[in-house]
Amino acid sequence: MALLANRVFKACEADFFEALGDEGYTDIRMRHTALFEALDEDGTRGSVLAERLGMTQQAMAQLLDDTQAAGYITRIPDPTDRRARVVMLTDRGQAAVELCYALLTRIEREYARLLDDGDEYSSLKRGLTRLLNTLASRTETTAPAKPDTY
Amino acid sequence: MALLANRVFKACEADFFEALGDEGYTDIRMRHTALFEALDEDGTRGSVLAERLGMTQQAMAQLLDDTQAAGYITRIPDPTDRRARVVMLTDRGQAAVELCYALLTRIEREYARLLDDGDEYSSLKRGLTRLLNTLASRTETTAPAKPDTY
DNA sequence: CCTGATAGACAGGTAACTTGAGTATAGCGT
DNA sequence: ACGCTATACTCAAGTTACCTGTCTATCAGG
Repeated sequence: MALLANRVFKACEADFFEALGDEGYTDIRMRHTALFEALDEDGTRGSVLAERLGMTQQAMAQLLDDTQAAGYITRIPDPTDRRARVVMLTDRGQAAVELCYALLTRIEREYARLLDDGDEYSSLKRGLTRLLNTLASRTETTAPAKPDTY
Repeated sequence: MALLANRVFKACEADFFEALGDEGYTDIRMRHTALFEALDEDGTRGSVLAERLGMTQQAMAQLLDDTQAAGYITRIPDPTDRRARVVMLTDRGQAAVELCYALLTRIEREYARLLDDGDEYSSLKRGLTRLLNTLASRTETTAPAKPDTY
């Protein structure tokens, strides 16, 4: 099952990159999408983002450096804590986020169409979400993962 | 959806590693499992394996080197073609394959149990398989992916 | 104000790939 | 039988997306 899920992910990833390339974005990867999804409107700290995406602060710092260099985000000093900076989307970043959503929605719709127009697809999605939530609450009883838009 | 699938994969991967570690195998990764699954009983060429797993010959050669160094496979010259070698499982490899199957089956059963004892899980699996097959046959009309045991 | 926690920076390492280029062998058309 | 192209594999180097370990600056509690 896990390998199946991985292959589906890879297939979708490939489609996504292709679509992004067609739109002229060659510097966005899946991880940027995950990052975009984790950002708050009013600025988010690197350490918070790292925790949300389940990676180390260092890996997140690298991802943020990369994303900043590409012009999608800026990091401004946190007025409430001089150690910290908060991540904000630039206009370019905002546009990219919207494009990513649009493309992923399109891909998702295509997949749903391939799978008999919807029903099976949405139950597939529900199943994955439920499985994840259950797995997450196996050990620790944290807040359940919000149903993923993508 | 893709991100969901990826998270499910990662979760399962983590469970699998943990179980393998408990059994004393610290040198097996998910890719070895995929490799094990792709092997024929009577020996398989690297190029064939690379194609089956959708990677380059070079990446497969590296994976095979690694797996051979760990003692799970041997490569013997192909008597029918002096350019080629064929990959065979060692006894240790055979044992590892069987353990992997057993552990993945156990994990799968646990997941199925978490998801209301079966029905939802198997429909999830069917959905993923169907989606993959449909995606694969979008462009080229090749043989459909066999339903994945894991 | 000292102490320990936290935010982040800097350096180096690893896994699992990739592309590019090269060698040995196979097998086909002429 | 000979040359040409395709195939099986190898070697070298680069990339992505992480990791651990160590460091400094800052914050917050007793």
